[in-house]
Amino acid sequence: MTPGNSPTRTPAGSELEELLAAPLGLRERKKLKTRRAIRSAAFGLFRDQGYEATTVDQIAAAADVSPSTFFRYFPTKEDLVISDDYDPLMESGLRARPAGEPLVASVREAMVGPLRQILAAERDEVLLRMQLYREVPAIRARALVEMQRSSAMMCELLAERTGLPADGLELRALVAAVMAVSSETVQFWAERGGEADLADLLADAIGSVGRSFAQ
Amino acid sequence: MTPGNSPTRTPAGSELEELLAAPLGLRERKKLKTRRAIRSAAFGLFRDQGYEATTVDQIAAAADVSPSTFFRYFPTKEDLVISDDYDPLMESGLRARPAGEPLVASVREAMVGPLRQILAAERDEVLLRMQLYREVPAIRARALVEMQRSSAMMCELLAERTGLPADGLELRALVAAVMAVSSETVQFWAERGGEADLADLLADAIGSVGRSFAQ
DNA sequence: TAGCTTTTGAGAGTTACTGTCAGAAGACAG
DNA sequence: CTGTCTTCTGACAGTAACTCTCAAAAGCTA
Repeated sequence: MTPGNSPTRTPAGSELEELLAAPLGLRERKKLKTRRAIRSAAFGLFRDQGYEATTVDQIAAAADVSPSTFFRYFPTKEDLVISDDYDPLMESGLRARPAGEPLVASVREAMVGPLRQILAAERDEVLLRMQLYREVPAIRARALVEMQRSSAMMCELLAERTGLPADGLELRALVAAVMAVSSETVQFWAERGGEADLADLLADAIGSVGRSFAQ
Repeated sequence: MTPGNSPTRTPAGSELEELLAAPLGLRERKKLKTRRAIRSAAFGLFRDQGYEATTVDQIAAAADVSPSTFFRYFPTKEDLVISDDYDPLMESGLRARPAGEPLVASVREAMVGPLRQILAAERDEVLLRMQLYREVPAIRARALVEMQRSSAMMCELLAERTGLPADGLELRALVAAVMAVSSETVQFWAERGGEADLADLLADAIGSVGRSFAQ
């Protein structure tokens, strides 16, 4: 899911929310429209020519904005694909877990909840992103770095909850492992066209890794 | 350790080996010398000015070669930092493990062995690399991608050994988890100046993750 | 020494990105 | 609805990492 940072968040929150969030000024509405125009022009071109063969100038032209404007909306070409609002969802999901619950279960559930939500709303887009993730090294690289960011955030949260040090090896290793397994699971799921139930898959994967580690 | 691919391997094998491998022609010796000159010029500049503030032109000038030549030796600036010969070592290490051994133990030992070797020979360089890994996003991104390559290789090996499918979720999740924990451990170790015993640290981390997953 | 192959440097071109600036276009007060 | 104030936009110039091509230089081989 390329757990990642949020976009150049204009006021705050996800595009979806903002669209539904009623009466924005004309300026804000235009910005949102431009953002969507750029992104959809880009994805169209990516589909037709591939990611790397598509230049920012082409995207800008297709979206009817200047290249400067492109970079005002997306700091890098990668951000077109990367930016999502997964992190804050995961954070609140994790905060909502009951206190006594085993760590791995908390993390797993905190990830599955938002994942379901996003999949319900934008399944096809997620699949497309995962395809780009698979095929474009630059995207993969960027997504992995963003995943590390998410991991650090999660360590902080779990540190609060458990009293363990956020930069200690124990938490860091745990979070890194869960994130790695999750990311691999989502990738696996996407490779198979997104047919299976992601939550089940993740539970299986974590269970199986647990058994191997315990040996 | 940025488990990664090998450099633009001139004939074959590591720089170290090649240096000791006796009577190369003048051409080969010069190439090796150039390669080392470029890398050491680069690391000098990185130390003084930082990675991103150092341009390829500067490196080329400092190493007394043309920019074109730089790119002949290192396809990207990142490759200066990334390329090592860890993968083949790990591969043969893994092949050498006894048949009945639990998977995680095999993988752990296969990683620790070469790690020790490399640390004994180039501890300072490893620490410097890890510092760049921490501080430079481009390096981190690249190293993470290379780690995925190593993971895929490892899946293949373990598939041979176990009969499980190399692209199945079970193996992939397991390998991803072990790699993530290992990478986090090496990072942790490097952050603390490389004082602790890496093998112990790794065993602890894997043990602790195993306990959390088992709950 | 002569001829073949590899390596090198020069130079021109592409692309992602950065920074600056003037003008256009919403927002807002009176 | 007019003038002012703020924000958004496009044009332009610049940088740095690559890529490609080609001719000269240097090592190799007979």
